[in-house]
Amino acid sequence: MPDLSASLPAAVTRKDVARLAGVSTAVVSYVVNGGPKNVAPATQEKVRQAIATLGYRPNVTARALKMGSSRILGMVVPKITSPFFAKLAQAVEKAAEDEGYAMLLGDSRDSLTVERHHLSNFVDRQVDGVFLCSVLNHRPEVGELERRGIRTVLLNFSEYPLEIDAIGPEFVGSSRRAVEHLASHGHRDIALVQGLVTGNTLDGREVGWREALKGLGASEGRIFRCTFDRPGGYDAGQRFLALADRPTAVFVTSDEQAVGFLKALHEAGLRVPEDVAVMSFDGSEEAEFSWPPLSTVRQPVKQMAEAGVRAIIGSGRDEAPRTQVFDCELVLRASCGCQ
Amino acid sequence: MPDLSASLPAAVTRKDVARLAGVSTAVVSYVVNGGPKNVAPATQEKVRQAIATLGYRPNVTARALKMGSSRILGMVVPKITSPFFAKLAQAVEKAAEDEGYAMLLGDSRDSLTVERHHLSNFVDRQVDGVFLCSVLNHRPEVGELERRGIRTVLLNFSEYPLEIDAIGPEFVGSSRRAVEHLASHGHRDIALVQGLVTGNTLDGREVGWREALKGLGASEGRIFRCTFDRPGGYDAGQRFLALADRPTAVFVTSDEQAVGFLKALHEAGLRVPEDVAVMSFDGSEEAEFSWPPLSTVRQPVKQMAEAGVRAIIGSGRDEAPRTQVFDCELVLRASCGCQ
DNA sequence: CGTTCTGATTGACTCGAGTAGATCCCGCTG
DNA sequence: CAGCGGGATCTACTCGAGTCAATCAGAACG
Repeated sequence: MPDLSASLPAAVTRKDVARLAGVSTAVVSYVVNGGPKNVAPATQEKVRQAIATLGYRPNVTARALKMGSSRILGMVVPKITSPFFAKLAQAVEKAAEDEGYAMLLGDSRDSLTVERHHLSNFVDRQVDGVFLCSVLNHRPEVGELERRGIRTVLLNFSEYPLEIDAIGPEFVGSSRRAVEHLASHGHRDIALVQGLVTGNTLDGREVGWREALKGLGASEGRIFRCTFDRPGGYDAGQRFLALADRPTAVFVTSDEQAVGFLKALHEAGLRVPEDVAVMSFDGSEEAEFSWPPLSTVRQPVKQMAEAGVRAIIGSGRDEAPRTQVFDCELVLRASCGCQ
Repeated sequence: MPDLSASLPAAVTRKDVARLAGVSTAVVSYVVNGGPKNVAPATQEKVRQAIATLGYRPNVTARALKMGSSRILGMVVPKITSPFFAKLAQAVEKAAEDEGYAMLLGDSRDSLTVERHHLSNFVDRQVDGVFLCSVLNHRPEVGELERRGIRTVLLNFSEYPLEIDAIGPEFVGSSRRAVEHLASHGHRDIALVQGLVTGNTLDGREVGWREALKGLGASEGRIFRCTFDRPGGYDAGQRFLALADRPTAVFVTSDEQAVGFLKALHEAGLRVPEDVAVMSFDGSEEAEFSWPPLSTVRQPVKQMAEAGVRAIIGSGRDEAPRTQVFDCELVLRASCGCQ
């Protein structure tokens, strides 16, 4: 049927519906929200009819003002172009959507200043909760959020318990298992390509790698520190190649970095896994389609996102924040020597 | 200095500020917004002081209700995990942020139903504008948005002028140049890996490819249709490999697909570019770090995002919508035979 | 037939900020 | 000194929806 409504922003309000249905505005609300008072079936029908003919849609802004809840969640990521954070953002958005929430995305572009800006902006916009993937790997500054009573969940963090909710993979143990797997292929000199973390704590992946080496009785491994992205991994690869006595295997703290690292190896004509075996962390699609396909530690992104949404919208105001740690799965492909 | 404010959501309102400053609420508004009426310098100072001591932040929701503008833009992408859309989303978010707007992200996960859901949701949330990367490649259903006066910009679309704003790369000419470049390396049998488009129009990349082949007087090329992602490209690669008389070069409609295609070639032991030369479209970081590095058509993402924001917030209500087409740049790397 | 009870409905106030229109105060002019 | 102009300020209404207290209509009962 042809659309006959006006071309200007036709603002159909509760009042219009009430008038057409011949009831008061309160009744319209009761029908729309199914409460808090009952409405006689016949009246309900009249109201529904009016809503349908007018094409009434409640004004979410007005509701938000009245209820003090915007039904919007905010998410801050260091870089949405990182395959892992993209996957995480997708999962969070889906989980939020399933609960009727929309998601504001803030990309901090690896800058703490921008991260702070986004958080402060989210406060102003009265989001109901925030997912924070901080550029810091220690407790970020979320005082303002807490003060306003905005439930905040730290994602990709699980190092130690904090006074706020945190969700992350089991960094230490998963990394240890990854390194041990490399060792199972006969490697003893296993290096670490470690992303730079701006914080005073040790990254769990580094801890796991150390533990594994110690457990193997292997010599102390070498570390290549670089940024958490493809160019960083490439740069680490260059430094790796410059070594006279190269390690035979490498554990890389993210798929992205591993892809850059692989590029450096390819350029030098080294074969993977024959000359250098590689394992990485995250489990993004990127790892599956690199060459050779990367063995990696897969984070249960979907579960983490759902747990995050639950922590924000499903928990009472006074419920104590907690840190939830998720087990990861070793995905074995060609780069470590499997297959 | 220590924070002494209450731990409960301290809702400091305009009223509190007015009381402390000893003025009316209207004056507070005038000071905060710099108008529409003047306030005596001395009074301004008092108000500013009160705002500072109370830590007052205007309630954006209330303002949105009154003004009918949320200062939020919505963006819908088919898949945020696609490197190209991630880059685009990042650029749009940045451009929006620079203008004081926040961005709601909706991931439609390649589903038209979900896309519609997001759009309808954005309408309810009274966003001030929408960026739409539709899963359709023809005019999507944005009637509702238009009816509510929400300015909408179609991104990644430039095939033909529409009654709504559209922004996209110069698909046809850029693709023609890419294919001609492959030809310049001596190739005559150049295949196309074409993403599936749900619409009745021809994809500009396909048109450009055809034009180039015709211009070269080459025989009609072969087409491998597949989904617009890595697995799709891989699948196309499998079909390509099954051919008895394989083309010597391939033009792929996205970096993502090209990465999947490369994987198939690698598995079969074919060398790139010696056995098969490859060029793709988009210009994401993914292309730079694949092996071999992919020659690609780089879209000017930043400029397109900025133009998009301008189209939404900088244009008058009655300004006629227009299609803006952006020139792309050929980035030549190893996969085509350069270097 | 009057009273009481109960469920349906309504009027009116609220959320917090924008702003028009009314008011106030001061200094200047005739 | 009355009258006027004009800037500063305040009062009060508005945006659209949620919901409580009050009201109303009708049924049930004595």
